[in-house]
Amino acid sequence: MTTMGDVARLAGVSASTVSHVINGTRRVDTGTRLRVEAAIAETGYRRNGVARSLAAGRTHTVGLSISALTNPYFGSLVHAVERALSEAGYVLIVGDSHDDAESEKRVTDSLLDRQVDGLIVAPAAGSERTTLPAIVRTGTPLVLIDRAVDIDCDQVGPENVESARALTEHLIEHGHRRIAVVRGIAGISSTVERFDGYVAALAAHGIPLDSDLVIEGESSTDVAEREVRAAMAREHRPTALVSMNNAMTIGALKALRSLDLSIPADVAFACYDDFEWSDLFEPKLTAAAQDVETIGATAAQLLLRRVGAEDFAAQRIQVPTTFHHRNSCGCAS
Amino acid sequence: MTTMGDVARLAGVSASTVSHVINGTRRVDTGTRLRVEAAIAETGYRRNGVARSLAAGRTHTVGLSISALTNPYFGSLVHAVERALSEAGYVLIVGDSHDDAESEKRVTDSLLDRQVDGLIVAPAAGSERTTLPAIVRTGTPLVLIDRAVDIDCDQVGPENVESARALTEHLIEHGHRRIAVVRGIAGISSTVERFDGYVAALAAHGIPLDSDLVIEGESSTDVAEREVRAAMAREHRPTALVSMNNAMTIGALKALRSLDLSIPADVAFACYDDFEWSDLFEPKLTAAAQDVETIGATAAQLLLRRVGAEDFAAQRIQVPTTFHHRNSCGCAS
DNA sequence: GTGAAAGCGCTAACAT
DNA sequence: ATGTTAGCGCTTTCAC
Repeated sequence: MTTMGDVARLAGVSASTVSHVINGTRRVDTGTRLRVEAAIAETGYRRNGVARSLAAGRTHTVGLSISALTNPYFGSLVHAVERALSEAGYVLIVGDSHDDAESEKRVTDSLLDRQVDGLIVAPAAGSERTTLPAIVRTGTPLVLIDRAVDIDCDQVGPENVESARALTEHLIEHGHRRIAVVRGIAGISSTVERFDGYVAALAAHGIPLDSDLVIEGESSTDVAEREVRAAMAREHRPTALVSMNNAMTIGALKALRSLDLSIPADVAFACYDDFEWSDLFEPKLTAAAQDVETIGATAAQLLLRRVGAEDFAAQRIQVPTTFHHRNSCGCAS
Repeated sequence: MTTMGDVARLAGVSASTVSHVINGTRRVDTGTRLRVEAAIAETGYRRNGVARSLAAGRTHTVGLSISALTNPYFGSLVHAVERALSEAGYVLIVGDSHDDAESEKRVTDSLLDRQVDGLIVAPAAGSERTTLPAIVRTGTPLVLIDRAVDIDCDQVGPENVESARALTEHLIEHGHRRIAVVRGIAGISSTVERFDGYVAALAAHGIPLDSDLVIEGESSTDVAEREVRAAMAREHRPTALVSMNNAMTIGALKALRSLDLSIPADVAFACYDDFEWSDLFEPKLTAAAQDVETIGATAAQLLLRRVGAEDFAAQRIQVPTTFHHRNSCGCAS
């Protein structure tokens, strides 16, 4: 393996000079630079980022702890973050917490050990008890993504309340009064806020909240399917359904299909989270789409800003969703 | 920031001893160990992975260059790789090449600079000309994933020929003779091999290859949609369609829908690559599903093996797909 | 415009 | 069982 010293010797200069031509950190005589560049080319020298990081005290590396990489939604998020970071010359180290506080702690510890310059975390449930405080204690710049947590740091996520309210209200406007909601996993902000939106819409229209219509899908497709099937099998069943995240939607649709209920004739349907196949489905799905690209890019920017200079007030950014009026709600094509 | 020296001083031992208790690299008297551990707890010491890597000559880090993270298929792949690696105490650094040889080069260069212990690459088209040879030259362990390339290194991907043949043949068995194929992007092994499978099926049944039935989707949903629509608008249109990857399938389905053609009555349909929503679609999609988990895990294992000890013969592993007989092909429920 | 030299925080061979 | 010491390959003051 060839080092900077080898290059220096070959070019007849000091290692210091080689370092400066590589990094452009000070004026170097053109002739000298050329000799150094020639030596680099000849030796096939490649700088050692680890040594560089140790000496410079920065790694140009950002860690991302994601709660479930198998969720296509998070795939796009990682993509957006990665793009913004790489444009700024940073690389991304990812860890998957499997939505479990304990493995999340392991993931972020390992990231911190590796001296990441900053951390982006999609918090798992329970994260605020151990993981997050531990990170804050290290002083490493931190941005939370996707889910809000009651802690003082930058946070970026989708708008929830108003979006869920709009979905629900849209169903109400179609004349529905018995609207069931399929909630995601308990204990996280998005579930709570989206449910709040649902409740607000009912309240605004004088419809009492009926606990029989609140379906706990626990953010598992299978659970959602089972519970929706149960709810739809009961007498006096709901005439409409709002699903609060993509896993819930898949579960709900499976249930409706297995019951041979047609959408929107038997039950109208609207969902939070959009799919690539939303207008392939029959009927096309009415959905509130998150702007994942913006969420990811914003998180990266917030973080980078903090990595550069310290101390801003923490920001909470809610990225608006886009309401796609399609047909599952009962609207005509 | 507290270093090992600080801990050592506090515990009244040498840095060397601290290192050994942390890494368990040699016997340490219980009393001493306890004092060191207390000092670690008291100072909140956290080891510096960068310094550690520099001194030890290994980073316990693996780089992954993926061609398009937005593709849900790759999201699962990253997930599988990440899991296998983290179980072995490695972390994953991801870069997205956007399926472009040039940015792939940048990504892998940056990974190599960071002294990754190994590299997993889902090669972009053209990768074999620049990127791959450059990696091989460094001697860094390398595993190719997803697509095969004519180069001597470990490779893991899905089985293509036989799977595509089976899909096509299944359509033939349903009585179809005019079967169109929607191909992915040119110049990569999976496109070639899957097409070979299609051709083989036709040949085996004495059906001549008709170039009018070969649709170039270029791995872009939009292109696929446009081209399929054009093909279906022509007179004497195909009675069946095989789609060769998930993006092609979405494009093809959009085209059929916009033409108001019903599946399988007007055209029978089968696709390579499965979806989470395959049996939500009406009719349920007949598909050959890749075993992404196995592909990812295998790649990680192959790499780790090579990181440990050197020099095995390169292996090429093809992971079989699973044929899901559903209804879009014309089979009954 | 260039070089010498002092670390960055750790590991590991060598002593004791 | 523990300490000493010499690096790992680079950045960066400081001096010329």
